[in-house]
Amino acid sequence: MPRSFLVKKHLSHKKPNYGQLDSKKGEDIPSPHSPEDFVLAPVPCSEIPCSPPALGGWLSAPLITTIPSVELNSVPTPLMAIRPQNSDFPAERPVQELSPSLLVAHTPLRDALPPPDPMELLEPQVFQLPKDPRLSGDRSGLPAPLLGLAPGALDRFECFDCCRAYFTVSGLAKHKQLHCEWQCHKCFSCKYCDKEYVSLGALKMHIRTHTLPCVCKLCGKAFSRPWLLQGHIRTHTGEKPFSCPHCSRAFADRSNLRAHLQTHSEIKKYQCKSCSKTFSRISLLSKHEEAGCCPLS
DNA sequence: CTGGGGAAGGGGCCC
DNA sequence: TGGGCCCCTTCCCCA
Repeated sequence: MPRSFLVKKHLSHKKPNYGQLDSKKGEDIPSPHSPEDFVLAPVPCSEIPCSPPALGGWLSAPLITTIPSVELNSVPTPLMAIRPQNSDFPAERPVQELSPSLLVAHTPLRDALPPPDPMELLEPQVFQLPKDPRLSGDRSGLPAPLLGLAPGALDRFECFDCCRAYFTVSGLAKHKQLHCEWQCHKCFSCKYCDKEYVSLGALKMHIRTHTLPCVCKLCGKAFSRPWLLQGHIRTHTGEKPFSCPHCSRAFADRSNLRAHLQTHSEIKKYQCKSCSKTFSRISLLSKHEEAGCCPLS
C-alpha cells in the first residue's frame, strides 16, 4: 500500500548536507605534493572554467593558480608553461602581455582535477564584469587585460549536465569529454524510479524501498530494512523498550519517546515567527503556519 | 483547531 | 559491502 510520504519532500528547514559531498570531491585525487611546489602562469580569462553564479560576476587579475608538480608532468607542454615559485616570472604580469605559449589552456588535466574553487583562483572586487556580456556590449568596465581579448571571448558556454560555464567551446567540450562524463559515471540510477545516487551502496539501500525484502511473518507486511521490521513486530508483541524517565509511559520507538519527552519540557523548541507561539513538534508548527497565522512567511 | 501517540520511511554513520 | 543503529521526519488517528 503506497503512502504519500514515501515521496521525498525538500522542506526549507531541512537541507541536505551537500557540503559533505562537495568536500569529498577534493579528496578524489590526493597528492603528496605541496600545492605550493609550482605556480602556473597567469590563466587567460577566456579559459577559466568559472561558474557565473559562484563568481557572482566578479573577476580579477592577475590570475594565479597552483598545481602539484607530479600532475604537471603529464600535461602537454605546448598548452602550459610552469615555473618554480621562486623564479623571476612576474606573477603580476598582465594577461595581454603573455605569449600564447605561456597561457594555460583548458587541458584535460585541469578538468581531471577537483573542481576549482573560484575564490582560490580569483581575488574579489578588483573589477566587475557586466552581468551578461552577450547582452551588454559595454566593456568599458573591464580592466585592460580583458579589454585586449577578442570580441566574444567572454561569451559563456554552459554544460547542460552540471551547469558549469566555460568561455570557449573547446573548454566546454573537454569538460564534457572528461570531467562531467566521469562524474556522470558515478551516478547510480534506480531502475524503479528516477532517483540517482552517488554510490552503489546508497542505491542498493534505496532499491530495498522498492523490493521490500523484509516481510512480517505475522501479517505479511513488507519493509525495506530489518530494523523497520523489528519495530513493526513490536506492534504485534506490545514490546516497548523505551521508557520515559519522567512518567510511566513506554514506547516501542525511540523517536516517539523523544517526541514524548518534549511534552515534559517547559521550553518548546519550535516557535512561530509571527505570533511567537511555541510548539513541541515542527509538524505542529507547520500545521499552525499552514492554518494562516503567518501569511507573510 | 491543537496536542499527542503510534507507526513507518529515508539518509547518514559506524563497525 | 552490508547490517545495525541513530536521528529526523512524516502521516494517521484520536482525545
